[in-house]
Amino acid sequence: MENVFHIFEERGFVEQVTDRGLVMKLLREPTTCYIGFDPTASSFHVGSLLPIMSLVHMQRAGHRPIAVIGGGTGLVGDPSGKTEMRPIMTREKIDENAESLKKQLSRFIDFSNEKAIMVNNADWLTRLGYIDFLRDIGRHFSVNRMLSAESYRVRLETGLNFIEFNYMLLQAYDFWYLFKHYDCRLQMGGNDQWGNILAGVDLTRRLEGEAIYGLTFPLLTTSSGIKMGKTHKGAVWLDPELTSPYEYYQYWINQDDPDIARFLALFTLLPMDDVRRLSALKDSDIREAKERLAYEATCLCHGQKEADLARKAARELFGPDKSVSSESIPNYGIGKDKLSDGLPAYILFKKAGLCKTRGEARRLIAQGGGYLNDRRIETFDQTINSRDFENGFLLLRAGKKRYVSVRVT
RNA sequence: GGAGAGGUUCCCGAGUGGUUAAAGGGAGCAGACUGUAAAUCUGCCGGCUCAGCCUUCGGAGGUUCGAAUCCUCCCCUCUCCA
Repeated sequence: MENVFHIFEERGFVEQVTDRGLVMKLLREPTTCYIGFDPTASSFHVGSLLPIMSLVHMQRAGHRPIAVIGGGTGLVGDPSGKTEMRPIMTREKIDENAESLKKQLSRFIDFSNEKAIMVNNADWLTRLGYIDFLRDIGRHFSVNRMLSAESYRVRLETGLNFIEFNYMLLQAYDFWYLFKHYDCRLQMGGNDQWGNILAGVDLTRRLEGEAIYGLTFPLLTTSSGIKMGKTHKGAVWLDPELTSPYEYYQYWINQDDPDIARFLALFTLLPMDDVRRLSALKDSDIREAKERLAYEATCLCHGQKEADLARKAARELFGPDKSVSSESIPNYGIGKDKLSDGLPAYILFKKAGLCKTRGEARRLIAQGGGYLNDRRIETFDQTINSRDFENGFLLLRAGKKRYVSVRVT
């Protein structure tokens, strides 16, 4: 089998490695690796997809991934990449989140028969005694060196408190602990984790005289320099309850041209030959690549059935022979009684979730961005009543691409 | 603990008694152009029962016809000193 490290390099997963040659050698044999995940929400969002995909590749290559839920470290708050302290979470909330994160992860990797493991670092971190920890672990850390780490240097400007300063030690301890108990020899993570990963490598060498390794992923920003995974509605979640498969598909198909090649490699499992072919498409042919990206990504996250539906809806709504009959787009049900007297358009837009406030809906329509069954709505308070429904539903559109179908219930 | 600086609308950041729902930038939204792309141009960008009204400038009081702007107390952050 091909060395997963080559796959990582070829697909653009690698930002830094502690030792390229040794890591490659390590990955020739089945290896245990780990990535830490924040339990701050009950769902992953697109920002976590890159690490998740890396675990997928690891497992496919016969390695054993460990997903570490940062229940213990979550109680502390990682200062890396943050300008402010993170809210501290309760134990109950973290456990609850961990449970649903595992479920979500199961879509991507197989946890059966310990082919992958999920652990919560609260299990060992919360048991630590302060004095013992200082004496056994703390003495291996040079404050001078810690301060020179990028993640702390930034925070030195804005302020860093002691609890956050300790985060590095805890994550280093995690790595050592996983090495000790699971023979885990590779930690991966976003590039903002580089310092923390190195700390674990160092600690383990000092404590055990053993070499373990680290690899970081590039921090993904879109080509416009913005952090990935945000839309006007907020984060793009992997949970279909929070972000429907249709919206998820739309998120991917709307990516900027220059990002497509990179994303095909990172977020799909298409063979690189296909990726290269799709990436070579120019101008409006890029749409084919975008559609493929959206389809494959939705498939991985929500399954083929949902991906088919999302693609069908997209083709209907945006294709050359536009139709308005699609069923898999977001929909909103409205009572018959509400319609009998008619409803001002802007109120319906708000109710259907296309606008956050009525004021926003007024503005949208006044500016010509409100459509009813694909015809522009002329005035914001235009009355909508049952006559506007065809076969029991009507199609609202905000701007060029946000659709909601409204059904009479 | 002492001395100083500061907390403004999603973010950064101006504003030091009325003309301020608050400059400017970023993000976001819409329109035009397009390929459900980018760039560009234009408009919008606190809420509402929207030509009017209501609520905002760390919190609570106070001065004033009128406060984000002045006073008092409190909370929080940063810098320097211990």
